[in-house]
Amino acid sequence: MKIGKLTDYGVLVLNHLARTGVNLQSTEEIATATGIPLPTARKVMRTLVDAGLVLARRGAKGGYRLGRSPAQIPLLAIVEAFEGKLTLTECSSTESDCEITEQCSLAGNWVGINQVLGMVLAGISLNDIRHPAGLQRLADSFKSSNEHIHLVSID
Amino acid sequence: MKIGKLTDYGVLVLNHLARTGVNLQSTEEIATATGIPLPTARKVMRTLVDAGLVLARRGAKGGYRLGRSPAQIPLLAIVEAFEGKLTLTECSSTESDCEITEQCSLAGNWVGINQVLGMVLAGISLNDIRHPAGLQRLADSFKSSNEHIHLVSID
DNA sequence: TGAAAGAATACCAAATTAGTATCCATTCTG
DNA sequence: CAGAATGGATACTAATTTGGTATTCTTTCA
Ligand code: SF4
Ligand code: SF4
Repeated sequence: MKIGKLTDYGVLVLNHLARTGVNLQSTEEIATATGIPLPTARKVMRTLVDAGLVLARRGAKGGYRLGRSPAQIPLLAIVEAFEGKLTLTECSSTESDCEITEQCSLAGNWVGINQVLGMVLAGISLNDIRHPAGLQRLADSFKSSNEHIHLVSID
Repeated sequence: MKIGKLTDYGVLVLNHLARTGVNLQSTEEIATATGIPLPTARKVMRTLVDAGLVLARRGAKGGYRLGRSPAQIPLLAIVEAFEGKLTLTECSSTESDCEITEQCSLAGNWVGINQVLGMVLAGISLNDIRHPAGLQRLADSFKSSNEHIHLVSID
């Protein structure tokens, strides 16, 4: 129930790019600004570009910049860029790495939970991550909707 | 962004105990019923007992049964029993395993996200896991509250 | 008192992840 | 056009975590 360090680094980088705006940032600039070791930073950038979250310009005077506004980058996209589709368990449809999938009575019951988790992460934007104040209000809004949740839970 | 297999096994066991009710189940019964290898099942039971989620009776004719009603066992409790307090990143207050915590500008910004995630998992009970129908309604309720979330996100 | 359980500890093997190094392809600049 | 500055791609290694197993002790019932 953690995100990988690379994912975390990804957020770090996106945060930096959000600050620097349209000015292209080289891998080295990013590495020193964030504290991420240079070779690792390369790998991170690769992933972010592949996911379309940042744009790259190659050649001399090249570098990276955000692909969209920070408000339009959901945490879900960042996580899934680094770790693949969000699934808490192994029994994710086709590729069932789980040995006991056959025997398991609640193999399919996780899809709903994955969906809920996904919606939550989709509702958190890079901006929310950067501005703790907004996050606090987000947390509060959930607290109130918790009553709703418990109503739904049947016994 | 996955739960460990042991955690998953924990849910499996709890599900089984929810079915068998007050009848004490031995480790071997649990292992065969769930498909979990016997030695591993022992470890799982240990964790569940330590967390207070199941009660153990030792000696001959001993075994395990649920400690509380399935509706009162939140997924959050199960996860935290196996994986410790829910934190997406390493910078969890005191024990900062992260090398660049000093330099990191958003080290503290994750607490809010962890809280939100925790609330969500706290709102999902063992019953919700066992009954997919209820889960679907849960997902729907979130979909509607998503508007609210986006309103909060500032740009 | 002995058999049937769970408790505790320690250990090993496998998988995943983080991190590094190296070489190639592109673009700007003069 | 040449060369320097950059990102792209690939492959490898090391560290950590996780899953899984074995062994021995303690408790309880019949
Ligand atoms: S099949 Fe059952 S045991 Fe295997 S991963 Fe899915 S839920 Fe967990
Ligand atoms: S300190 Fe910054 S980099 Fe280190 S774990 Fe926390 S968020 Fe990630």
